[in-house]
Amino acid sequence: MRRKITLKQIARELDVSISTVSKALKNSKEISADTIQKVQAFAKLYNYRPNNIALSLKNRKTNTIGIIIPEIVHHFFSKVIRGVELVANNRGYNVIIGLSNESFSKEVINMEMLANGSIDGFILSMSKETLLQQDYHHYNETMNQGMPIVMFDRVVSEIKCDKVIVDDFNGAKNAVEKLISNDCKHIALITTKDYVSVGKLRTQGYLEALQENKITPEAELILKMDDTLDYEVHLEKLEGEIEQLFKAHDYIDAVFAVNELYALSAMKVARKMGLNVPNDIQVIGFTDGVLSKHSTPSLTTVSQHAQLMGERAADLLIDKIETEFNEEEEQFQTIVINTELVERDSTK
Amino acid sequence: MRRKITLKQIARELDVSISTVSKALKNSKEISADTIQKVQAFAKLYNYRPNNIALSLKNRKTNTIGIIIPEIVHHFFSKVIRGVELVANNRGYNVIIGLSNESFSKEVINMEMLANGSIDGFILSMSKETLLQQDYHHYNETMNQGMPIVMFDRVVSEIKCDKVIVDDFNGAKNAVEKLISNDCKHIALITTKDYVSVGKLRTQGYLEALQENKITPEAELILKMDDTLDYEVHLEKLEGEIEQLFKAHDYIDAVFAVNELYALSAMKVARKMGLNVPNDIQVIGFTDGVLSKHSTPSLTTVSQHAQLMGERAADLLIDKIETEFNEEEEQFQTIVINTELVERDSTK
DNA sequence: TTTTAACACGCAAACGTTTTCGTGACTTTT
DNA sequence: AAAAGTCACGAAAACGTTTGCGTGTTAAAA
Repeated sequence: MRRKITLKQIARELDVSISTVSKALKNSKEISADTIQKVQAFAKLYNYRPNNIALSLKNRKTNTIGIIIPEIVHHFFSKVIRGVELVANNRGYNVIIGLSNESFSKEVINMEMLANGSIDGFILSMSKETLLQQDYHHYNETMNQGMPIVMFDRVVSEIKCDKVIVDDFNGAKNAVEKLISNDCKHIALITTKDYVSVGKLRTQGYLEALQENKITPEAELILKMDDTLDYEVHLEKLEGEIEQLFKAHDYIDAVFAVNELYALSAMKVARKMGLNVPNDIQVIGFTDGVLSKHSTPSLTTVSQHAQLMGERAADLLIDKIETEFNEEEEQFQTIVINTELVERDSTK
Repeated sequence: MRRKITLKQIARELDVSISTVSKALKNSKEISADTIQKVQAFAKLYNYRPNNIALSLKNRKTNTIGIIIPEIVHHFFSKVIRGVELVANNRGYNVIIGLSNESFSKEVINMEMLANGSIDGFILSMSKETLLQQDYHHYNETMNQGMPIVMFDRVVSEIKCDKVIVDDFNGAKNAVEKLISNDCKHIALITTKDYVSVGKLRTQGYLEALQENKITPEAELILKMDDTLDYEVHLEKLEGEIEQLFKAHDYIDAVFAVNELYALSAMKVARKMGLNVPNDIQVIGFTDGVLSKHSTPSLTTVSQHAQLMGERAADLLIDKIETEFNEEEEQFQTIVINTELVERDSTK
């Protein structure tokens, strides 16, 4: 149960100086072949590994990136993490996670915990509460201290940093166009309130698709859910509202939903009302989730390529970390990930 | 774009020594009220925060725990992480993740990356490959260097460390008993090959329940899947085998599956064959997953309380980290989490 | 007025590295 | 034999903290 061995201990044991040990381990030609051999043998025997913390302090670089997300029990976010971790590991970085749980204060606390030297940069997606309060001071303070930030998915134009987003607008537009080309005339939209940037963009894509096809959008076919509620409550309320929508407008022949749960709920309500999916009503969701694939019928979705987003975000961040900071010439990029329509059985 | 401010800079700016600044910030009574006021005002103005890395080095303590899991895009594991993160944060720790991707070598590499000073202890679940190879040297080496380990879910008795497991045996037994009390006489089992410890235990629970109820287990009703295959391939093969099973033994009136996907596949095949769930055949799965709740019919499951497992594991680890090491009197505990049968529509 | 005590602060070591520079002991050159 | 050069190594600083101890100054006690 001995502690990890250090240079100092090797030095004492072998009766040389710390510097000699350090150099010998690096095969420095300042050191004689004899000494090198001796030191390396000893180090191997005791399984010497340089202490990361000491290295971090010396180099002022931790080789660790922090990722802050609203929730981890969520396919989208866990896929993003997987992407981040993949790239990070390949490039010699560790990943440390913080969960904001959709709360502004937890987001701030988490960022402060990590910003004090623990990491070299952030990858994050904003919590709903932050989005709602529109208080971005913590991001700017962090960046002012030289800590780079890459935001993904839930972004906001007020913050100047690198971003990775999905093409929500065109993803939605393509999905709706698909429904239109499948002869749907009355396409309902189930979306979130507008403060969620992605919901807003998807709504715009929906509208654009309709207009380009000379279909007049009907306000009554658009259901805007308040998703700040508790999950369970939310679900029941959701189904009730969808049912009302369907009953009040029985000519609805398709639904486009901005997330998985909304789409599934729509299918569930339809089934309950005796409607056949996709014959009576077609459904498309916007998600990378696993439910879509295993639902009955399986759900046609707009895939967001979550893992790819994570990979790109990690590359962007690490590039920024490793590039020499060229003064005021700071340029931020926004990478847009294309969506992909995955056709399954909920559309014709 | 200034760097984070340090004690040294404050000291220089205020023309006092570094120690004075450090003490002043801690309200040491060695320092005059004047100086304290001056220093604290300055520190606040420049938003001084002690550098974590320097603290870690000095204290030989990082206040960070490492968690290594086989896969993150998985409800069970992400829930565990959530539990770990919750407790860790409350107790002032960060969480750093490593994904083994079910590979032995990635597990080893990840552990080595973190063991060199980056963290104070590990929480981990073994990869399938490690389980298969039965090579545990990296765990023992890590523990020999004074780094505590808590294992969860997939554990193995050969390794002496703290563990958090779910009561797989009784969870399975209760589920099968439920089926029996629902008048099922011919209960099939879909499980994994025995090298996965949890699969083995669940199989034993199944057998025990049958025997206690004077039902003779039929070897032919037990399907042991090789789950080392690729996901997609696996799924198709799985469905094929289940279909064969059902066709060869049309008297099967219930299925107990050791995970979510197996249970869902069973329901899917049943539906395809025109069997009604739960009237013709009842199904129970062993999972904390999200699919169960949203499948049609919704699936009765044995819940594993994944988040609770994470919380317990984190508490166990942090307790160990923070307790003074009392020599050779090291005691390891194993916490057993009780399962819970969540009844839904796939059983009567 | 001398001794003692309190006060307010600075020095230096330590955590574990890396790296620059210096230096003593040889060896080679002239 | 003196000058120059090579070799092999060590000392020390630096990264940013914390903290025990030493010390100079002033105020109180004798």
